[in-house]
Amino acid sequence: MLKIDRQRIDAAKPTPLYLQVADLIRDEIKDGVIRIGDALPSERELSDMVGISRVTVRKAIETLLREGLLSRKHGSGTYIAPRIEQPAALLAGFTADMRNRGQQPGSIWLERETGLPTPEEALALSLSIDQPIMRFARVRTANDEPMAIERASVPARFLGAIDDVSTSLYSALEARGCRPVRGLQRLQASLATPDEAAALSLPAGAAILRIERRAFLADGTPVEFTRSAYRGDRYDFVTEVRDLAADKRMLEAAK
Amino acid sequence: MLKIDRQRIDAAKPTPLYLQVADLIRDEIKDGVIRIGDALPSERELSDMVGISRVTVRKAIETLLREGLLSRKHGSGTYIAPRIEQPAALLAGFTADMRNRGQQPGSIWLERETGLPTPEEALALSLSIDQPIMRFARVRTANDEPMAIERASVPARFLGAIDDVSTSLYSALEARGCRPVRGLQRLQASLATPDEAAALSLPAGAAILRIERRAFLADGTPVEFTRSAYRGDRYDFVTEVRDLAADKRMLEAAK
DNA sequence: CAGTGGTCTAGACCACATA
DNA sequence: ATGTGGTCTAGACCACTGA
Repeated sequence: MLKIDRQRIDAAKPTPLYLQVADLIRDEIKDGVIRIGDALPSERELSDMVGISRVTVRKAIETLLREGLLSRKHGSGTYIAPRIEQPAALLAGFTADMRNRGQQPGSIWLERETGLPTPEEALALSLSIDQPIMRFARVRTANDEPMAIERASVPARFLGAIDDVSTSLYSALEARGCRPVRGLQRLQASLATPDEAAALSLPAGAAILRIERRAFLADGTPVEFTRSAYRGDRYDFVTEVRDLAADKRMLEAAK
Repeated sequence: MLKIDRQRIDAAKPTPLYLQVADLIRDEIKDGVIRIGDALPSERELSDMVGISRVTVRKAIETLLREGLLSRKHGSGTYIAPRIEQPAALLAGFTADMRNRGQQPGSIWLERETGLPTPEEALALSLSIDQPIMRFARVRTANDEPMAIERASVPARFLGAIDDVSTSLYSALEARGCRPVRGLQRLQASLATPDEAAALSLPAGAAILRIERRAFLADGTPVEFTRSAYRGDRYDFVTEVRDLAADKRMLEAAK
């Protein structure tokens, strides 16, 4: 049974009442006081318990609905939503991605060099043109079959010697404490160029999934800019999408 | 200046007042009666014009805010969608997605029917084969150019009449309180079939981005199963990815 | 300052679920 | 029949914006 600490509700605080109520309920859920599938007390009950109008209680509940924590059934009640499986879109390099799919990752090196950034790289990585970067171009294989062409650019200061990167770029970054925590990816369908077709053992004009990724440290510094061309017939990309709210709330709570 | 047709508001209709008001405002925006950057009449004015309480007018406006059509500025006013942000992977239908990209969404109907689920649909939507579903097949356009072919299947019980779905499936679902909060998408690059090429004004063998989506209510019930074929030359898909450890850290910080 | 959105209340009626 | 969520109202006060 849920027990709301009425003391924690304070109309004098600048935080709106409905958010205070939402926070209380969220905590009860997080601490396991009420479990998945359980019904919340009815809106009128909550309203009495907390000494707050039903309209306001409803607004609190609506906040949690949008976060996916609760679900309502007209005429029946309000319930704790089942826990959501998450591992959809993780920030993982090719190596970890293939292992997750039960395949054996590998590489064939095309290029490995240090140099100055192109304008595109400078823009993507927020660098000035005199800060050196390292470039890594490989054909990536899964179970020894070519799967993708990957061209990664990383500011040199995030890596030691250039041959620290043997198979996994992310392992090398992690070893230096520079593993990115967040990434933005852009996906696009296109056709294989003759060079790509040859490298991937595909006929000319085959379908290619292009993925462009920028990855960042927790403080927002760009660490990696990678353009990949995946075989359309062998690779699919799975992602989870949510109706906003949860992220916004977390940012508010964090500040 | 916006002029609300008070006649079109009818408390006797089964549609809630706040949705009727939202529809009116949405139409005024669509028809260009009020333009980007213009201020909406104040909530109190609207309330008087339409003869409806301010609370209800606010609820209508909140609906449009979530669709990204309006933006509010405390102390100043409510304005027509001044700018488009593209927060990474939101759960949005085609209509909202295109609006976010600053394009005008449209549809050409191919099919609209009620029927029994195929085995694939039954599996994707967790249905038994005797529960009717509705199917919606459309060519989706952006600024009147074909952008994608979309085939959506929704269990009939989540919708009323089949022609409740005029332009936006998600609006129709929201009106019935069945808007999904979470979705799983699978993306794959492939080539256009002759039929697809014709429907999308593409040459045969052009690049196609296939997106398959299942969307769920907060309690995990599947609501929508959609397969789309997007023009590879016109559409890209942007998504944000996070490291798991980073998520955990945010949860710690939040409590 | 006047006008705007932001929050809150107490009470009402309806539609739906469950027993 | 009872209890639940869904909608709606009229009026109030606060916080912010902008002239």
